[in-house]
Amino acid sequence: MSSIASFTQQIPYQVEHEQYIQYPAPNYYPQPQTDTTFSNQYYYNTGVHTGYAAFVGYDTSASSSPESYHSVDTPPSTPPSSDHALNPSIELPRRVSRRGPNHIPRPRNAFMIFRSELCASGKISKKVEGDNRHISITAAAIWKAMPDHEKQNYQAAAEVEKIKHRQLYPDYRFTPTIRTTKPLKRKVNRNSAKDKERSRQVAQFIIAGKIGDELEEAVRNLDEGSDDGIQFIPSPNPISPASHLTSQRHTEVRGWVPHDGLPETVNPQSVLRQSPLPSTQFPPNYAPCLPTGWGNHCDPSCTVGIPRSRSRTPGRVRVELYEDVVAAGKLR
DNA sequence: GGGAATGAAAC
DNA sequence: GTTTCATTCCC
Repeated sequence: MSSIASFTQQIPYQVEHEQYIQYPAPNYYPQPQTDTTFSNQYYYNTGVHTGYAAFVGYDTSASSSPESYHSVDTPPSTPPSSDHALNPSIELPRRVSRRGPNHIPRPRNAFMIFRSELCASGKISKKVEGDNRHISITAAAIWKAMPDHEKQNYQAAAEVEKIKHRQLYPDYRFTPTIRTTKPLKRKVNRNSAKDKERSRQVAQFIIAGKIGDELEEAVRNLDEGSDDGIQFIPSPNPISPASHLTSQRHTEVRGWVPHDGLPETVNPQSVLRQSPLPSTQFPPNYAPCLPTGWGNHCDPSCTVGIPRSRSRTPGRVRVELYEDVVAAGKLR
């Protein structure tokens, strides 16, 4: 599986295995206090010294007992007074749950850990994307394209986090409250299909190994419409993949097929060459291949982009792993 | 279907 | 000052 290794080594979000073994980082979960020095407390980003409400906000100076962790939302009876400078090794969480200093957050799942790492890595600078909604979209696109064996690292990290959480708070039970009011829908900026497509394109850049200035330049070109002569227009009517395809192991990418060619007549390699995705994204032993029946599922209405220079109708290209296609006897 | 992280932005 | 958004996955 050296091909997969070479593939993943290009991916900047990959973290060395050792880091997963050590995950979560020391002091991520502050130990329950045994005195009132609040040595493991954190500052809230507003400057309010509350402690990391959930994992951090344990306060034995208060009368709360372990079995009440999940339901006690009252602040500690003694105001925290220590300084983070006393514990310089402790990471400062950026927020404290609004549910109160004694609220215990849930352990993160694999995707959440990945997303957190992606943000913390600084790979996505403010110039690339500063909106967390779109960072989420980018993270999701990278996540979906991530090889299973690499996801397993994050799944293992999530399992460790869950175990640590259970050790710290054995009586914790996730008790979601059913809200009685529907969330107020807000009119937000940058919420069009074009904006979301941009976020997915940023993901493709990152998957392709672009980082730092190179990534910023690629995104800048994308925003200026000079990336491969492609500019993005909103998809008026996105289609869902056919059900028999969604169950398959695949990587979905955006591609551009010739305007005058039926999808089933298109050479996948040709499609990839026309696509904005660098061919280096695909490991040597993996050849893109259109699945049988692709033509029946290529809906012209699934328009995500259009090249400026030539008359080509954009479409979606579903790329399967070569070995999967061979195994399924679908190679043509 | 809430909530885990994130923080700008809409309330 | 408070809550929504965008995502995946666990409970």
